[in-house]
Amino acid sequence: MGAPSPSSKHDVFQAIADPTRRKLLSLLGDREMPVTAISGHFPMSRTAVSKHLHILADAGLVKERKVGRETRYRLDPEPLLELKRWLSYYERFWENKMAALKHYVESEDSKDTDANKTDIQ
Amino acid sequence: MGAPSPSSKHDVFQAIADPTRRKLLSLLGDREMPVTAISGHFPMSRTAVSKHLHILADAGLVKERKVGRETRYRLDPEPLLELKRWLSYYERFWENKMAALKHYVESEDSKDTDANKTDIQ
DNA sequence: TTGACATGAAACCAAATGGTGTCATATAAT
DNA sequence: ATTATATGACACCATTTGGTTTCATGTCAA
Repeated sequence: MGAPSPSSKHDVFQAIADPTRRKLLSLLGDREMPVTAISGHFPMSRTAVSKHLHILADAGLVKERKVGRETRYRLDPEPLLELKRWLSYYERFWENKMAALKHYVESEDSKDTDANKTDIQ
Repeated sequence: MGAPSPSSKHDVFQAIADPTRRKLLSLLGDREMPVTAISGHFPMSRTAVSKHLHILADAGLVKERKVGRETRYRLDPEPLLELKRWLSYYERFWENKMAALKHYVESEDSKDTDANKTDIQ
């Protein structure tokens, strides 16, 4: 029953690039919703919203479920883990930056002690 | 000293959407590099790489520094904090999902104890 | 000063993106 | 049976995107 294969031509990074799609995600986090109800929250056509939903589904960020004549969508946060993993790689960098900044601030008194080395900007 | 105002027309989400730009970020994390050296790592023209660098700079993800006739770029991870903050909002969702999954797995023996409530897909 | 190098800027192009409106179809309600 | 609702599938369009090549300019080296 596991996901057959991603095969998506849309990745998470591209999926969340659009502000409308990010808003969709936050909307669908709380509750499952059918397309028409969803599109009521956006200043664009239902068709446009539907296309965004398909892109999100393609990236695995939402799941769809047919209920009678409507298709209900809801958030699947799982692919965000990839983003989290990607981001975590950069944590050491901003930790470094914070450390450099801290060092800079703390050496306020001894200003001219090879300050250029810190290389903040 | 603080950034006067972003005024960037490119936000972080859009900046990291492109795989080339993500590769650029990882390349510039380690060391500051001039454009030509950078573009040697990519199967496209120097001009194309330069445009990607401008987009990253516009999003605040890289800083440029003129040194003689060359422009050196390096990573500035700071804007990634916005991404981290955005992501953190969704942590509760995948924690929920994991909890549901855990509950599902643990109730393997007592299978028919209102299983539908968990709503796993 | 003459030439080589590093880069940015501009003009251009194909494809992707984000929208629109119309139509067909499946389901629900009268 | 007929009508209304919910949606997907299309065809279409303007703008953005990601790439190209060419040219101008500033800097370093001989």
